[in-house]
Amino acid sequence: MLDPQLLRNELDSVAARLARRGMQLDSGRFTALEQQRKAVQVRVQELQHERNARSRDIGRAKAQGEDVDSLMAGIARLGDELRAAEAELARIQEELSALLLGMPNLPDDSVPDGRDENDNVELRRWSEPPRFDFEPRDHVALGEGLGMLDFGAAAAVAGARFVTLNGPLARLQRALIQFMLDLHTGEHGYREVYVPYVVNAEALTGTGQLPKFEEDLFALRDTPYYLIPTAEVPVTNLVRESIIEAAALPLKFVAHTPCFRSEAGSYGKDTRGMIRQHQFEKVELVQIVAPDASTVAHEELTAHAEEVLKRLGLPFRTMALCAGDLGFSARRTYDIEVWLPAQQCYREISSCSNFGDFQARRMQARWRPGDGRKPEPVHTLNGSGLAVGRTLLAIMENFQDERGRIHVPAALHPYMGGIQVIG
RNA sequence: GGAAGAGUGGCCGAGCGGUUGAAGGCACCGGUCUUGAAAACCGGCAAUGGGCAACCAUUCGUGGGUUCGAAUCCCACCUCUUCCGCCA
Repeated sequence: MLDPQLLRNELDSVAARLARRGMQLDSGRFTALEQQRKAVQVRVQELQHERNARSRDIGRAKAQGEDVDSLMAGIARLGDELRAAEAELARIQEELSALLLGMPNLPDDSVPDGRDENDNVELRRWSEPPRFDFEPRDHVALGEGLGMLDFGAAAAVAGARFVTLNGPLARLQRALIQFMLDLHTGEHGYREVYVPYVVNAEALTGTGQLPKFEEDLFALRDTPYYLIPTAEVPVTNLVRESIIEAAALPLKFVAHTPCFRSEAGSYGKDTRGMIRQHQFEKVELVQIVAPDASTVAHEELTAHAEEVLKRLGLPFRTMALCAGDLGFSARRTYDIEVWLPAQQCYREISSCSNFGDFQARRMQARWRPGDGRKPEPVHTLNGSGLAVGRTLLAIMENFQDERGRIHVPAALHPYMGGIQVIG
């Protein structure tokens, strides 16, 4: 959520910054609502003040044993008036809140201009795409050839966009999860957390998935619950409605969870293979930091995600998203894209974002800056470290041989029980 | 699922329906004293919203209700504790 004060005081500048991401701010509606809110709120508070004062007088008079009939006169009308004004205020605030919750974050000044993914800016590349002296197969052909990847079986128990893995390929996915968690906890200073895979609407509102993107989620029928689309939701919300002492920051969390996405609106996109699934595994990095530390933390977190690819030996490039391609809650985002030989292109495998105080404001997550200052919103960041399913298929495609076998990267050997080649 | 009890400020813990945003203690911050520290004493110490400010309003698990007035009474829900049942 944007700072309401900023919206009141610098509406034009906010509108200009939102325009960079292609969002048209309805300034007139906001200003009108704000004016109403102010007038009605002042009225409510005046009425409350009068009621409180009169009630106190009655109490005092009663304590003295005086007659209170004259004091009681006229107070009933005050009550009616107050009730009406309060209802009006609640209505306005609800509308204002809906408007505010529907507004995306402001892009950071450093974010490049642009409309969509074609305007993203490449920051760096690591390693070279592998050369094959045969036609590389895609992960579907490889996995099915090995008899370890089965979309048909998944379709039978669930439907489209699900997969089953078995044998060494299933183990390879587990090895990846273990490897990533060990790297981030052991060398990057993250604390491993285990969290619910089912969350309520408040948590989803906190991180920005609700109220705008409900159709992207799986809701559990007849309950107030949703399946998590990313560990970002339960992990970031760990600090909701709390005030963190300065000495406790930064908080760095890593979690492995499955993720569930309805993928509404992506019909016909990435229909083959494991690129886009309703259910996939992800290791997520989350940081809660003091505001002046978030820019540096964003670079660090991105480097932590890149390190996974380096250790695995997978070629990648890192992109700075342009203003028009930024997600709803992000102030600034880097996408890490891994090379996929079968598609002959780089595909997103991690998205690392600085949310500034946007999520913190929605979650009421604050810190105490010290020296007598009031609590302020923290800054939150997260990034995939990495998307496990996509990492798995990148390994399959990049480390295949002409016989359709998969060579396990050395970094994963400790987790594979002696298996170095699958197939 | 059944029964009983409990939810008050960073923590502990008072609180007959009427100047209670809330006693007292701990913790913390400032000061006095001290060579220094401790102790003692004095003072300060919640959040949110509105306002330039004085100040005002809201908040005692959450949401309703009763009342001129609710932390205090009523209802529902949530969470925790203990016991019983059931299940992993």
